Amino acid sequence: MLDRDVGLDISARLFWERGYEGTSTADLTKAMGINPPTLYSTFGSKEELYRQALDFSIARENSRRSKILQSNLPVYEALSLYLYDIADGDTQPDKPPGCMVSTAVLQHAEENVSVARMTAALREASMQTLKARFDRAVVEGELPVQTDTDTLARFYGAIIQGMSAQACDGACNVRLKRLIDIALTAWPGKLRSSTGNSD
Amino acid sequence: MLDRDVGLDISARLFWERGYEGTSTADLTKAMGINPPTLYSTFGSKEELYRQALDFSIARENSRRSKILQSNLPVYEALSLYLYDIADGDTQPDKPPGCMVSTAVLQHAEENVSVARMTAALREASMQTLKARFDRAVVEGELPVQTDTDTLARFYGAIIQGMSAQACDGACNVRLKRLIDIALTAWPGKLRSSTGNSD
DNA sequence: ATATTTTAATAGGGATCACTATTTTAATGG
DNA sequence: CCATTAAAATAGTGATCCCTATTAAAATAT
Repeated sequence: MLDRDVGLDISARLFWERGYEGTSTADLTKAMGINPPTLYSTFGSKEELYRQALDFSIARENSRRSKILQSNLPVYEALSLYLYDIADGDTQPDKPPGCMVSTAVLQHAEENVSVARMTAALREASMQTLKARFDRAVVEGELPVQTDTDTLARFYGAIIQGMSAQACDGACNVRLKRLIDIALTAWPGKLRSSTGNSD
Repeated sequence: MLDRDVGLDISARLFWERGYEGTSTADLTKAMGINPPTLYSTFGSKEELYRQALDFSIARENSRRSKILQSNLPVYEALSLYLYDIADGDTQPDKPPGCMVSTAVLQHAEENVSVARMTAALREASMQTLKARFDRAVVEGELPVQTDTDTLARFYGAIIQGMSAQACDGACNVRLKRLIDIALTAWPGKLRSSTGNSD
């Protein structure tokens, strides 16, 4: 018999490493140690399984990250910790590199439009979460009222996506964090040294 | 008969939109108006065709972009124009969104490792080009000698990758350029307004 | 015009794709 | 112990994957 959460965990890992189109149902059933009919009776279809595996994984990470973001830390501190946590997630030694959502299903066959739309919606949601935190910072006087919080969120969203891509290409933890340190110097009103060197 | 360059252009466009794994040889032969044996006699294999289509496309864009970068404009100006040019490339109305290289083959099936490695090498090369320009800026006194040019290049590389991802998700030209404007405020020694709003 | 070479099209090979109908096994109930 | 239900495995669906052997057409040569 198959424990549902164990199956989702195994599936998520496969999808994470190989992408939606790069993972076959044969890969999935083999890794879960089940037969094809069990996959379909338990999860519905490959697309449904992907959806559930993403939800499952996001739920696990989200509690810690949203705790960081929704804490009453100063917004700049919260953002820093948030980004560092993502850099750590991109480079876990026992997990596939990169982020499961940030750089998933960007290019895709016509038949997988719905899967692409779903992952895009997840990315948009996470940027809206970031924007909401920045809006709160405006309300609380931590950011100037005229701040373009939407663009600011999309800027750090781009950093998150870039980190995921570079992690996929083999970048290590400290390299990503050096990159974050530069991105943080773009924070509105931040004074910076003239070097750009974090050492 | 098939003109080689026309075939590469058509292939590049398909790979660009659907990715390597999302594009089948049947898609390619149909779009080029040829039969399968012609594809293999002309290009060798699907992987070889992808390689050649990438080279073909890169060669076309590279002359303009490397001209911007290697000009004797101040490095900050050159970088700005370079990034804007990429934003334009990510959002051409008659072309697929995003960049053909920046966010390609990040996740992949085991059997496509070599394709992934090739695209990763192209990304690394373009970041090295950026780093080389920054190193020149250090030599010419435009950047402090202690500048971490490698991280700076990878930071703007991340911006380029993030822009490509967001373009794939439907972001328009001006949205990407607003994002660039924030990224440019991270330039070493740059003073910024306290707003983050480019209007 | 016939023979030869070159080029293109058809047809198909072996494997794998996502997914199921059917059978077999196992568990439960009387 | 047998009948019935529930679970799991086998086997196989048609479609599509990348790629080629073979046949048909066209171009060149004698």
